[in-house]
Amino acid sequence: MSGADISEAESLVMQQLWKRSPQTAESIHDALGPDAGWQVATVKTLLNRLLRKGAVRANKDGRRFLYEPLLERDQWLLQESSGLLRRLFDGRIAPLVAHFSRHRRLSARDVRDLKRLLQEIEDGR
Amino acid sequence: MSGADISEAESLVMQQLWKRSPQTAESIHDALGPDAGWQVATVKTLLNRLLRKGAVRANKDGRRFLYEPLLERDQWLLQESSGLLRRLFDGRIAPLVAHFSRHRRLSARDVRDLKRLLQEIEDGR
DNA sequence: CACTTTCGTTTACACGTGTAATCTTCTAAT
DNA sequence: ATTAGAAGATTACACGTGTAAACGAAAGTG
Repeated sequence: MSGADISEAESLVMQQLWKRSPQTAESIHDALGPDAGWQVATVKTLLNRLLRKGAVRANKDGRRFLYEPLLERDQWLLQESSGLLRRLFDGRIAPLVAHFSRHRRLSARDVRDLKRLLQEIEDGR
Repeated sequence: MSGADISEAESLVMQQLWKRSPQTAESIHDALGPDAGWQVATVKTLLNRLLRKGAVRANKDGRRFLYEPLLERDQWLLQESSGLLRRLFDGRIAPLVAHFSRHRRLSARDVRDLKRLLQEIEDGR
């Protein structure tokens, strides 16, 4: 549940929790690595905001907190992507694919994957 | 061109300009209708921000300005959607479709459209 | 010409976000 | 017990965004 949505930076933290949980702020920071370029303090801020938004839960473990996701990854994916489809493509998915195709953004692999997918759907999923 | 990206509200103004251009602030406001619930002043603010971002151009027509898009709709669509794909689905499109399928978000029409599309691609477009 | 209407320009202001630093409070070690 | 180090909590702060209102200039009206 939890209706409020999550910012870009917050979602990077969630990604780590979805990969592995529960985790401490420290370990999330490490998992993000220097690629993110964040201080631990930043990760903590984000975690607190996620707490307020009800997207994660924290359990005290000694002196530390262990965080785990409440918001489900699948739900988030769906929210984000159907939001985009609604805003840009009239809520439908085919126009998106068509757009990519028209702009040569579909690789051979994409096409292959899509074909297989449709086949599976046809076969009753 | 113009790298800076456009906010949600700004994009609604752009949508109108992409539909019809050039247009005055006033006519954009009317076209948006009460659905948007914006004052004309708000539309003007957004237009000015779009100007600063280089997404639109304005030509004086008597006492008014006529605005027209510089940023192309196709480019914007591509930016937005490949951004999302990158952030959520490893940059590939098939996983997005798969996700929708798994969550029963593909209508019969979607499936039909996708199949036709793939057929067209196969036939060398 | 003075006044009103109409545009555009400038200024406003709260809220979310990115990105921490600092303060506070425990716990652990000497 | 005192003190240092670690973890969380509080505070900060600039920038973008949504959403205008206020101000100023120009043009039309009487």
